[in-house]
Amino acid sequence: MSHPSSKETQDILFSIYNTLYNYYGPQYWWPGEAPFEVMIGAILTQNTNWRNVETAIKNLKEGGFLTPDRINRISVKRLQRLIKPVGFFNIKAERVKAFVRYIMREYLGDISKMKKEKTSFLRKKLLGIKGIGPETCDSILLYALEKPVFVVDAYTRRVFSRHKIIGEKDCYSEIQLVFEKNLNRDVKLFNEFHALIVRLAKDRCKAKKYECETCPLESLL
DNA sequence: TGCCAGGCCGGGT
DNA sequence: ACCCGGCATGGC
Repeated sequence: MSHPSSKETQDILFSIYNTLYNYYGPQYWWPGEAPFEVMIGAILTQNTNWRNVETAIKNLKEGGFLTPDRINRISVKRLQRLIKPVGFFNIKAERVKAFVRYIMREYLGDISKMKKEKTSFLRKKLLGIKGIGPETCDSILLYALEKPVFVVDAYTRRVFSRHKIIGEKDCYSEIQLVFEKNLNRDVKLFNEFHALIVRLAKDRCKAKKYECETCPLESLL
């Protein structure tokens, strides 16, 4: 996208959002209850089916491990066993540990303290943690800390490049800007929009492509 | 059976 | 600056 902000882009994004919302209804994301649970889920779901993440979250919750302090204290080996169902459990255990160390060091495990920080500051800090990339970072900011940042994922690329709103090779920040410059910076809107994109893609994508002719957005093209 | 899932890192060009 | 292999389990 050469011009990040334009009336046409605003109109099409808004009508896509409305079409999806009217078709699928509200998605009630994130499915986690507490912000800390959402954060851990964001790391665990990297390139992983959400179903597997639910199992791992359940393991953690049943063991009473779903607090910054408890995760900080258990051994990496133990953490690996608990999150085993998500796959990549060796690296993910390290990523969760690194993230929780940050929460403990900077906020003594108090998420409400973390929430008071400026978004741009948090974003930089989170991206500096090994294992937290742009999508995980922004998912944490939006779905756990309720900051108005737009989450871009593989589905967003697939759907919106198919509909010619972004280029196939556009980078993360480029895509993110298209949404953030053409929509109201509204947490509820960003929350629902990303969730609806995921819903649409799960519904209509086959084999990493997005080619369904009967998708609810087709009438907008 | 093989392919895919709500990425990210590190090493090689 | 891109490109790619590795990471690993569970479901269809």
